[in-house]
This record gives sequence, structure tokens and C-alpha cells, in this order.
Amino acid sequence: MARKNSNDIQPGQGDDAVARRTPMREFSRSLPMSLLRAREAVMRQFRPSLRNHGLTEQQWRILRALTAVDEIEVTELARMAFLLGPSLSRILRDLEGRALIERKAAENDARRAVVSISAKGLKLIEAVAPTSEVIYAEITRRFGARKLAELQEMLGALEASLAGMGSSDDAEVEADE
Amino acid sequence: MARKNSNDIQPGQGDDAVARRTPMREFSRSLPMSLLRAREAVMRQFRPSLRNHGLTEQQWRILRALTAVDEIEVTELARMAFLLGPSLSRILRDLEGRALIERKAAENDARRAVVSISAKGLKLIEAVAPTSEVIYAEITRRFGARKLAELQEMLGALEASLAGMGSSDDAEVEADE
DNA sequence: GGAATTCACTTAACATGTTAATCATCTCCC
DNA sequence: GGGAGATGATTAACATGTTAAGTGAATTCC
Repeated sequence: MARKNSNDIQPGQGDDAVARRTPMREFSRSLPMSLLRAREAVMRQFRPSLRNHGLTEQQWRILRALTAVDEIEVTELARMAFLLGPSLSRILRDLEGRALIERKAAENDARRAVVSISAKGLKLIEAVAPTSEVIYAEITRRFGARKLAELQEMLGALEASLAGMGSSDDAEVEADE
Repeated sequence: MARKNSNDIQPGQGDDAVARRTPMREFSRSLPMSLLRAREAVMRQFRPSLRNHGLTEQQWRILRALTAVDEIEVTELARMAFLLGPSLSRILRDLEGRALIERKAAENDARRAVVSISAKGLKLIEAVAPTSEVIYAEITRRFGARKLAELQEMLGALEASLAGMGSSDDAEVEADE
């Protein structure tokens, strides 16, 4: 089975004007892959501890975010914890069932729901936090505090760079409706 | 149950009227969150194009990886595409059903399956690649080629730093067995 | 040479990511 | 004040992440 078509992708090897497509980037070195692997390497450290406390990474993010405020609306919480609405909805249902959070309707708008962490939720946070801190400290020690700060800054800059980049979709499949 | 396991994580917090202590890092600035947000900012650019071609991000990763080899075993493919076995299993079933890949048993080991991309799969790749390259180029232009390379290097270094870090679990729930 | 173990992969079960649709308000405007 | 649209949240449907269990085939070891 010949992979002959692979060179259709790269026209002129020389001109760097628009397309510098070698068989494409090494792929394993693409930016999305690098970010994915780095994040996984980090999260792998935290997951076991969270799991021992009956929490997933996302549930932890939500509880963590709730400790920073007195109470907060669902949409704003989604933004803080960087979760999509549907995910948050499901998780809040679960956390409320476990009495780790409390939910009530907003005073002047029945559409909005206001969420806050419960005493039980706070206790859970306090039980998990020490271990998380130890792990975070170890990561910092290994990678280097300065480098870590530098990395975070670059990540923020990358995010900012792409802020207003409209999705330059190519095949506008849906034309009607 | 005292809520001061191991002293306060961060003493001397400027307490505002709210009785919520602000333990731990700003949270929104934690390393996992930074990595997650950065990756999402990047992937947001690619998803619409992939979607228009009927591919998810993971399906694309697999096809992309397959173009780099003639054929490959499933486990090795999982490593390449950075997917867990179960996810890969499901996706391969789907891609095989769409005739984008081909699968056969290994010659000397009936346990192993060998996968390769089909002609149809290659054609799909070729249809998607140009747009992906344009997007990647724009990301590079915005963020800066040098900074991009620097970032990737740091991400690799981070990964390497955490390579042999055993999960320092705290509550060893399972003690016997 | 066969039971026990390991290995490669797949299924299962549950939680989340992702997009679209639904539902109940709320706002605006005539 | 009532209907059209906007808004906040949830539900639906499908794909993947994640861990555990299952299945069949190769290896080990006695």
C-alpha cells in the first residue's frame, strides 16, 4: 500500500508564502498535542487524590471556584470553572444531591439560579486541599518556580493572541436556514 | 472535625467582608486551568473546519497519525494519537465502518490488530489539511513563531519534569489486598 | 503439555465535552 | 397587556475520557 498521495499536499517546497506544508507538522509536535500532553502529565498527579475523596476534576474545579465567592449565578460559575453549560448543569445536580452545594432562585429573576458551597462542601475542600498543595509544590519544585511563571504567562499570551480570531471555516456546508 | 488540617494554606489573606477564606492559588491561574484554556483557545480554531468534514478532533488525530506510517498496531497508535485504549477502540470501529481505515490481524500474533489508512481516508485528509495548515499558520503568525517554539519546548520540559513523579496519594483507601 | 499468568484489545459503566433543542422566564415594543 | 424575541438554564443526543472487567490468544513455568 503506497502512500503516494501524501505529496499532493505539498506543492512547491520552496515558497514559504502561504503553504509550508511538509507532510505537515510532525503531528506529535503540534501545538494542540503538546498542550494536551502537558496538561495530562499535570492532571495525572492530581487525579488519584481527588478520586480518593470521591471527586472528579471538574467537580473539584466547581467547588474550588465556589470557595472564592459567597454565591454566584450558574452562568458566571461556568465561566469561572471553564465548563460548558450542560456539563455544569449535570454536575450541579449531582453536587446538590450530595449536599455539597446549595442552590436557590435569584431574587428578581426567576430564570437565574444562585449557587453556593455548603458547610459539607467546605469540609471536603479542606480535606483535599492539603494534598493538592503538596502536589502543586512538588510540580513547582521539579519544573522550577520561575519557569512555571514564565510558562503560565506564555499560555495567557497565547490565549490572548487567539482571542478575536474568527473561525475561518472553509466549506460552509450549511447555507440555508 | 477541625477545619485546620495542616494550617492555613495561605495565611494573612486580606479579609474582606466575606468570611470566605481564599485558600490556595487564585485557582483561575492554576497550571491545569491555564493549560486547559490555552488548549481550548487553540482547538476552537480547528473544530469548525473538522466538523465540516465530519470529523471530530480525535478522529482527525488518528487519521493524521496513520498518514505517518504504513501500518501500525492498535496499542502503538494509541500512544501516537495520545488516546486511551477504550476511546481508540470505539473510534476505530466507527472509522472502519466509514471505510476510512482498514484493519487486519497481525501475522504471527492473533491478539494484535494492524491498522492502516484507506485511500478514502487519505482523500479526506487531503481535503482537510489545507485549511488546517492555514489556521496553524495564522496562529503562528499571531503568537509569533519564536514564542511558539519556546512554548512547545517548555511544555515538553514540563512533561519530562513530571515523568517519574509517583502519585503521592494521601488517603490510601485500599489498604489491604 | 496444561494450568496459571500475561498480553492486546474490547466492552461496560459512568462522567464529561459538544452542539442543538427545549422550557420557562423576561424585555421590548406596538 | 400581549405577542415576538431575547435570555438563563436544563435536557437531549452523540462522542470521548476514565477506570474496571471481560475475552481470546500467546507465554511462562512446573
